Amino acid sequence: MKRNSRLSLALHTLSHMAGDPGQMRTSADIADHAGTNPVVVRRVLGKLREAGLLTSEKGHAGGWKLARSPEEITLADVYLALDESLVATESDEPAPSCSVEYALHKRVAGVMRDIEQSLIDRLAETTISEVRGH
Amino acid sequence: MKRNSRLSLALHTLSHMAGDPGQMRTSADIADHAGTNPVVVRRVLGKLREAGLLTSEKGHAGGWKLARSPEEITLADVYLALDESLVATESDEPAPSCSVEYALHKRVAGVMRDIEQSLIDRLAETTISEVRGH
DNA sequence: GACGAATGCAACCGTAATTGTTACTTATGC
DNA sequence: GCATAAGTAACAATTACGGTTGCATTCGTC
Repeated sequence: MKRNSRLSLALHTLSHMAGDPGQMRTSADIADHAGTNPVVVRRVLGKLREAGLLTSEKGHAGGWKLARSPEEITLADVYLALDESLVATESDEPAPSCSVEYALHKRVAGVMRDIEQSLIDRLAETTISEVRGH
Repeated sequence: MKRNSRLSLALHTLSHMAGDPGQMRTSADIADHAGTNPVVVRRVLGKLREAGLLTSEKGHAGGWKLARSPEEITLADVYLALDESLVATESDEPAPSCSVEYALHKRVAGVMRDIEQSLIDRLAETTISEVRGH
């Protein structure tokens, strides 16, 4: 896998789970299907569990499954659960001493905030169960 | 400087130039003001020159200045000139063999395309001369 | 024409971020 | 008890990016 793959992995996995909720899947199976590593899978899915989208169980018959109905999980839920932003915020410059730079940063940061919110709104329009059916 | 600083550097420089168009500035002066390196400045401003926003001259009295009136240069022009996207596109996976993954990628990519266009539209609302006067 | 000052450009280094990997611990069901 | 799974920490490999150096080229001035 390359960069920015966490969201891809998360969405891919949840979408598959939406096809058969209740089925328990191991991180090894998921990693195999996604072409990555079980530890990476657990890292990413761990975030989704923290956000209440998944549950996991240890031990013999353990694994991962959806914590809610797939109709109640939107792409935005997944995006927010990972709290990585696909909309790059301006680099966190500590002291914009230059007034021109300050005005610029303020303007651009405002636009980026709006755009990020638009993205979330758009992602919230689709659930992981809707994705499967074309 | 940290990450994603090319756009910051470009906008900062152009905004300053908008305050006194026609003045020739060297990459060394610009780098000094921006707290970076002359070579980095030339790298970034070179892109803006390719896009027709700046002109540069070699030699003794050389340097950089605006190629057009600052009222005719929008933040979107600068953003597009650098052709770096602040909206992360999904990782360019070559073969989405899995049908679920294919549907997902298509859906998310469509949203990202729209968001990117929204960003450009928003940035096009502001010129580099408007930024200065808050 | 020689010299200094500027861009243009290529190559490389250092650092930060991310993914991949290994190893080990913990928990669970058989 | 033992196999199997997640949980986690630590480390390696890769990538991206800014920064740096060096040198060629161009232009004005003496």
